[in-house]
Amino acid sequence: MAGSGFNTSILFKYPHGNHVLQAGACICFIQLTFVWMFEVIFSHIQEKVQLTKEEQALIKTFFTPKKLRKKQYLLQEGDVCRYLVFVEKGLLRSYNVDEKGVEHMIHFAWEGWWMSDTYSFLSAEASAYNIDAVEDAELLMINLQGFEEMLLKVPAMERYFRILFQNNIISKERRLISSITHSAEEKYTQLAAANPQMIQRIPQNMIASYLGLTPETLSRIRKKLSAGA
Amino acid sequence: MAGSGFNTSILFKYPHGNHVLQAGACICFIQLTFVWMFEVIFSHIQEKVQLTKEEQALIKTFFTPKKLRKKQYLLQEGDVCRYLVFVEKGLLRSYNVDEKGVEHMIHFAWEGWWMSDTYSFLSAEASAYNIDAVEDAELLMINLQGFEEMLLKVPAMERYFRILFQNNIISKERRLISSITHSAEEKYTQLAAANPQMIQRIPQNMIASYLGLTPETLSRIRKKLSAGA
DNA sequence: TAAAATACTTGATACAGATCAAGTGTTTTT
DNA sequence: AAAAACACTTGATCTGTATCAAGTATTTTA
Repeated sequence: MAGSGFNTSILFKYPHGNHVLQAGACICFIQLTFVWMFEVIFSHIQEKVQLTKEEQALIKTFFTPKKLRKKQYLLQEGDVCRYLVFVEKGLLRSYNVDEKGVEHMIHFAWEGWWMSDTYSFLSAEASAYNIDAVEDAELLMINLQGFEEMLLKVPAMERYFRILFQNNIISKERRLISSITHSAEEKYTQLAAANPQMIQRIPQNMIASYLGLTPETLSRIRKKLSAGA
Repeated sequence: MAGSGFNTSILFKYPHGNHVLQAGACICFIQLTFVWMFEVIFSHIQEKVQLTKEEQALIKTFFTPKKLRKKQYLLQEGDVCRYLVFVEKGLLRSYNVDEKGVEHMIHFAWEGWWMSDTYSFLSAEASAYNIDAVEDAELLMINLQGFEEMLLKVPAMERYFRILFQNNIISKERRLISSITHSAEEKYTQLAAANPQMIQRIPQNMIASYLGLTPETLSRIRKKLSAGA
């Protein structure tokens, strides 16, 4: 393929994607790239709501693509979280850092997941969190103004986010109850059972932090479990 | 007043409120009671979205009023949570019970708050939670079919619940981080600072459970804090 | 208003998981 | 390819919170 080895990062520097759509019949490499990108997000959205071609075209105009290299920040503590992002590829994490400098993982997001500091994004207040890339990532970003406009102009997206947030509440509640009621070992085995890909993909020290454990404790738990098996 | 001392509980036994509205110009005691009930819920909804008179009238038809005496169950573990409820008056709690018989508080809801097992309500699967009244309560209940129909017929309510769920995510995330990153004492002082009414209104053993502590530990923390002050 | 049940307190002890420390193994950087 | 940085493991010890136990205070029930 002619494009192989080509550094595509320049393709993601446009502030908006809409001009690409205006290219109309011109099926060039740039457009193909963009079409491919939105296929992931639309397939996820359309698991929950129906979208017309017109709505899809409109939705695209609100998003900006962005690439993030491993360890690169999307958001740093003290800044306002200006974007809600959809992960097309790669892996992001959000975390906060306590007075002792210890990181506490809040979330992970890979292909098909959204990432943001919901509070900072919606309130435009400074964030207490950091977001960065655990693996090189390709993102679709929407700002608050775009988000609000999109929800008003496309009622199906209002519905989509209501459903998305509903599911988020359910999973957060489970994590919270697990964190309050279970032992370290139970928390780990439950996470491993419910979300095996997370264990495979995310470094162990981050899993430990996500569960509210020290890396040493998780290491010992894993040793004990593998000995028992 | 002629009605004082009158047991009004019979007023709440109608399965739906709509026939009352159909009474039209007949301003009777029942209708006044119902109008009063919905004032609380509408004032809360209209803090977030605008509703026309017609929309309000339609919304009312989806809700059933219900009274609950202290200690009475709204939901028991193993049953499907058939209703999303709005608390007009009183105090509800949701909790689960572990293998050892220990209760773990998940939520509290008083005037102006919603209560449900979101997962069970939406999926119609058996609930792992219990919901009961900590104080005598007056509720407005909506079932899943009504909820879905209401959101489709009144887009403002779709929007309202998206915003409600958004805020819920933010507060759950905070509680989760607090539970993972802070000591017992920090958790308590933060809750007391953020939500003083909760400390005043809810029994101490339930607050302890809500924070993932034993009643003994919370008692000792409070003693220590009052000594320091 | 007495009795029973429940909520809260205080003390002694136990233990899960944290911390501190020092190692090995594995990436990343140069 | 060497060096540095980072991730993981293992051991020894410490500590915050749970547990067990027995009391007092308060609320509920009869």
